[in-house]
Amino acid sequence: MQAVRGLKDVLPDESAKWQRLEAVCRDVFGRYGFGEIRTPIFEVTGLFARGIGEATDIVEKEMYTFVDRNGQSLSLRPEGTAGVIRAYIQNQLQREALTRLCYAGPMFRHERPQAGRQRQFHQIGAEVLGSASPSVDVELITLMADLFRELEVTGLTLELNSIGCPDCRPAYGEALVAFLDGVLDALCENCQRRRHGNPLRVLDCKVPACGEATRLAPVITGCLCAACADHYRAVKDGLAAAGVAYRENPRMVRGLDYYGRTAFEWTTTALGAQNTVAAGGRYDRLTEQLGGQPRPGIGFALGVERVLLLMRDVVAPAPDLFVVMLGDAAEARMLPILRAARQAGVRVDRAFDGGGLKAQLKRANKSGARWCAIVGEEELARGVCQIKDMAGHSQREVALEHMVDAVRAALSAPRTEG
RNA sequence: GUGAGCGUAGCUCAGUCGGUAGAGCACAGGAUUGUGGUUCCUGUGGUCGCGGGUUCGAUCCCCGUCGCUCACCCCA
Repeated sequence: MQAVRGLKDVLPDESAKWQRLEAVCRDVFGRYGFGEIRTPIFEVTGLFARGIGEATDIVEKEMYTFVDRNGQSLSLRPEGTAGVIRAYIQNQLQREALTRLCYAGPMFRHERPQAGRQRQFHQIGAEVLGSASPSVDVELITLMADLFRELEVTGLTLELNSIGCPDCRPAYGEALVAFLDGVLDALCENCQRRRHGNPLRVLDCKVPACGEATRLAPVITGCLCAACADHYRAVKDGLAAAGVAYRENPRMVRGLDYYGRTAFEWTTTALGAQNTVAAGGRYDRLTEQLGGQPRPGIGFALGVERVLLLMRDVVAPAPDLFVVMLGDAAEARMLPILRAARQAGVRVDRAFDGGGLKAQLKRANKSGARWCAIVGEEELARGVCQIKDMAGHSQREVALEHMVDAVRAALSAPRTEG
């Protein structure tokens, strides 16, 4: 038996890193006033079709869709926003002027696994609903910058764009298609096909010839309506004021249909073909599309596995104390003390399968514990234990009833040099 | 979904021009009786991914399959 293709186990050695990422996110989200929302891992299929877009690859061929026992089509969530918005509407959260929600959890897409790409992957994301102010965009992007700063993830580029609104995008689309028709022969096969289905994608094609051919193509930011242009200007000014560096990328395209106006992407060159670490954008029409009252919104998601690849390793904490017990009588005497130590917050480990002093000390050494307590027959008879500094070799005798306090005191003392 | 490369001990890998395999690390035990880490010795551990074919004989060649990796595609 083995795990399903594209799904991975996270083992204890790695989960320390996961926990650090999650802890930093929790902390930063809290400082920015976000509350966590936990939505189900699957939803009615139609929710994603309506939210993400019928014609997107995600909905067309990447969802894990199944029919449940009463004939309803359900899908494992391929992204987080649709479910969050559904919950926002269903629970009447739009009564509040502004709602800030964050979430974390697994997402599912049936893609070919690759570096930084799995079939079950994890996202941590956030949504702000109820305000169309560009200041919200600025604050959300600033939050992300702080997140990466605290995670010590460097080398990222923030790419920024405005992809317009239903008022200005159609005109741009026409202008672009007209241009593409003029250079059609110079485009790769893929792009000739894309010219019809998804002309925007032609602009970020990786084939050099296509880049060359579309060098002079019209860009969206040149065709924005006044309102969108003002919004974009305000976002850029705000980011500059907040001290967040960005690079304008008028060719950036978002994959999901619901985005409009502000779009952004944090990219890296360290992850092979999967260069997007986090991305998001504004979606002012999504609540309506999903049957709720109109409320502007903006959100982002970061790919947990991708961020993890960029973080330095985190080592799981070793035990504070390893207790070596020789014989059943010693163990019986020590059990309440072990428990008391743990209740007092000390990380305690021990050997379970006996062995002599040497064997147990080997385990103590391997556990990485800083302190070791030895209780053999002699100590037991006198009601004491030897407390040994595993790095410094020194050892001293302590009465059993004072052991927990002695260990706690030792733990807060400066480390001796080995 | 398409293409390429790769699957040998828990891990990293070597190897056999076809005669059923080895190293390092890890793990276990030992080097005078109750003191770990370094060193030395010994030991456990592999249906050579799985299935089929060719062959006297396959881990090695061929086909299929599963998995991994990378790229395309797509995206976080």
